[in-house]
Amino acid sequence: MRSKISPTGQRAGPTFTETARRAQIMAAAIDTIAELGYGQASLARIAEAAGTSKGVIIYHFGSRDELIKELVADLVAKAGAYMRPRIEAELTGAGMLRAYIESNLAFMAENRGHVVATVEIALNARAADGSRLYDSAYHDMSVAAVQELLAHFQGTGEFLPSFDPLVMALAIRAAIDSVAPLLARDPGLDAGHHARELADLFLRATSEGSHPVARRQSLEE
Amino acid sequence: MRSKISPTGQRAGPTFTETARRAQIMAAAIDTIAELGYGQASLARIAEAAGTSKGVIIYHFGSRDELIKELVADLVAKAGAYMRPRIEAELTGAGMLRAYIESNLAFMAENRGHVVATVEIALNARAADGSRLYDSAYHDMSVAAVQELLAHFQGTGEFLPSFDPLVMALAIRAAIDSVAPLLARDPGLDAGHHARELADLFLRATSEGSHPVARRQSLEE
Amino acid sequence: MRSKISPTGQRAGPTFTETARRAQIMAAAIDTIAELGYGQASLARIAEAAGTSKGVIIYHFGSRDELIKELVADLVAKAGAYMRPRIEAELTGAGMLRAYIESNLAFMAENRGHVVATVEIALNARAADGSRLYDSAYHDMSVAAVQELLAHFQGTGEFLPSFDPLVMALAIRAAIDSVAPLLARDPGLDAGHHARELADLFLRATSEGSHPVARRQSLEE
Amino acid sequence: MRSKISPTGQRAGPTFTETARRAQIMAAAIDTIAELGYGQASLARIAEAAGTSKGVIIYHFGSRDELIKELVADLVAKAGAYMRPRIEAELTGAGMLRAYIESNLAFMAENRGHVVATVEIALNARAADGSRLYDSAYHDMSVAAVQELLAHFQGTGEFLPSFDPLVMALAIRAAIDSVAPLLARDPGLDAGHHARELADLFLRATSEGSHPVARRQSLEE
DNA sequence: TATGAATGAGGGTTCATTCAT
DNA sequence: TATGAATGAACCCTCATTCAT
Repeated sequence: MRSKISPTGQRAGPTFTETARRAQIMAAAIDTIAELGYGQASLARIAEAAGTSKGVIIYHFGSRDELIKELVADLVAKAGAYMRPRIEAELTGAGMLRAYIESNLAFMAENRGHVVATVEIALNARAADGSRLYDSAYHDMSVAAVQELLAHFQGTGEFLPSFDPLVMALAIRAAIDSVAPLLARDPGLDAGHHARELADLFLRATSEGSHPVARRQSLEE
Repeated sequence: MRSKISPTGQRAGPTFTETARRAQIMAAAIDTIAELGYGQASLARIAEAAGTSKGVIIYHFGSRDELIKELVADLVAKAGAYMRPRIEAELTGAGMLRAYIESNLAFMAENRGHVVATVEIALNARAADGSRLYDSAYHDMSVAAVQELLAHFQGTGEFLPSFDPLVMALAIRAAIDSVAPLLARDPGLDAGHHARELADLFLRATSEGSHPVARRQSLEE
Repeated sequence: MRSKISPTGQRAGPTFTETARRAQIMAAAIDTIAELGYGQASLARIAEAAGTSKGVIIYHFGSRDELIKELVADLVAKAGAYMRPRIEAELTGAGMLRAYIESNLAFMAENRGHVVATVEIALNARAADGSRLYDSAYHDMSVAAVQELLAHFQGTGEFLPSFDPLVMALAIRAAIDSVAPLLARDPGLDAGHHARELADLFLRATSEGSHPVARRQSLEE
Repeated sequence: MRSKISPTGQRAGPTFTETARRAQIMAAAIDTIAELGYGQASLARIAEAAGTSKGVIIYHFGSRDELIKELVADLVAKAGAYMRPRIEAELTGAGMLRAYIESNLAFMAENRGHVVATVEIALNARAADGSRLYDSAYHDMSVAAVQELLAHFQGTGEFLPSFDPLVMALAIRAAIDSVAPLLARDPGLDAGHHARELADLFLRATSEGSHPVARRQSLEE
């Protein structure tokens, strides 16, 4: 299938054509899933979008599930690489939370298709027994991270002690995730505005109302 | 197929057995979709859960899509009947928003399976061209209602004038809708606690922080 | 799929058409496997031979493997019903061994296709891990039965004590089983002659040579 | 493809690496077929076992069928080279028959994998029209040889005149061939014991019972 | 000499739906 | 009113083989 260790012991990394084909197929898969949904994105349709045949996809990825898995892993890696430095550049809880929300939406705006497709996958991909495939991974990675951030700055006193950080984290993630379908439907949506509004919203919800957190310059400006 | 006008002119409403069969099938469909997801809930599996055959379902509902449609319509009607009086009993914006959130989650907790199934449907059901089937209807009905509520009480001065009521409404709906999968996964989830936390959250986000809105008694107490 | 207990509690045995279709499909499968071999007998080819479609076969049997299983079970049952009374009618070891061999070959001659197909299946059907599917069952049922017969009459002194009953039983079964492909290839083969020769052979091999066992009248005469 | 006459007129026999590669691939094919069966031994699996790719196999053998053919031819040659001198060293019919059976099983024990694989092939390999590929050749080569041996010593009076030499030859071959799967399943099987038992069996079946043929020393001792 | 890439047919299975009863 | 039977398309995947490099 893919790159194996050759019997001669030479390192056999992925070929150039291999890499190109894989990228091409993944792009086609992203477009197809984003447009038609997870269930309708059959190998045949993806192959058609990629201008190849089902066999080629199987050849390069081994199975449909593997292709899906790589789509998710790729996005997770990219999103982390984009968001992490922007968040870690902040020092205050308010700054980090705003950076989290705004960088997340900025990333989504720049990777609409991929994000939409991944949300589709996360919501729909199921194992044979009906259990969601990318659910716990998603929760651990995303919700828990936000929850920890919130709890930490509750401890420092910057955030209100009264709210449940889990519920708050779930609400933040839900608000962010729900933007993906909006982006898919309405290409003209102002993601920057949406991001600032959400950041304001959740900063009001987490901090003392008496000294509102000044809105920093937009991340992208 | 279903109830027709008989040739003698008597209106022949649905028989008792007809109604019972339909309810039985809808219950089975709800369970199957809630447990296995929209994509895995084939007619065969629903029929098995209902203890009948695929043919019976087609006979009573005409098609799979029609069955799905009735599932959604039924839930929408029930949810409206449950929530509307509780919201309209309130006079203030804060009261209505809290009533909206808490009654919605209370309804969800009381109708877990049906709600989970309907969210599954809303997220997954697609027309032949790939467009979401229950999406715009859902948006119009739910998000717009909240948006109007928010805008109204921005006009009266009770809510902050600074936030975008559409973004806020979307965040509120997203936070509520995201509870459905949680209920599906964790039957022991404390919906009351979750509801109060969400209501507090969004009241802080919409109102002046200096005089926080006192939490009323729980709706169900 | 097949006959279930109906929800009204009525016994729901297989329908007439059900039984007929199943028999028709099984006959087509037997012909196809006997002629083309196990590996070449795809559902499509079997369906073509039966004058139907793959879907019908899956509908009636659930899977290809299940169809195969029923083919084997059917033959085993029929063979047992044919051979058992003929063997049990005998009192001596020599008589029983001769009856075993001759009735087995007589049955094979009367059920050529089914026998050939079943031998094909037994030799070729494999589980996912490569292990033979009908192997142990075959051994237990057939070889062990002969082995016990031999050992029993070694104990009574009728058979020579010197031979290993397991090796002898394996040789007898091998000699019998190898006739199936001959029957398939050469429709004119004289099964009666072959049977008598084999019975003579193994009676000489198991008994004292000094008083040869008189050949009884042919079973079918 | 393989060795050609070079344009300079020098005969260009198979290279050393060529021979080695072929041997390596054939060994992998033998292992794979012996373990998984003929039908499951796809080029991909053989290539994996050999540590190469499908393309290499096709390159060296031209086609899968050709590889199979060479596997069979190789075994037939080796078996003949092993058995022929041992049989021809004998002078009596009894000696030759015993040598045939015992040397055959000795060879099988020493070449388990190859023998198991070849039996698999002989039973399963089919032409496009469904006819067995290695069947008639096998029959001619093996059964006929035994049959002639038996008939010859019936003529000299050493063997009983009463049995049909064809049926006897078929039984002998069947008894021998059936050992291959046993060897595959049970690596600890005592081939020497099995061989002596079978030789005794068929000598009793072919000769006068009154003066049993003394068992010679085992061939391998 | 060897490889990775691609092909296209065919494999078994699931599915929503139709139809005769 | 309900059922069992059948259909035909689509599903994912495996396969032997070809081809350019």
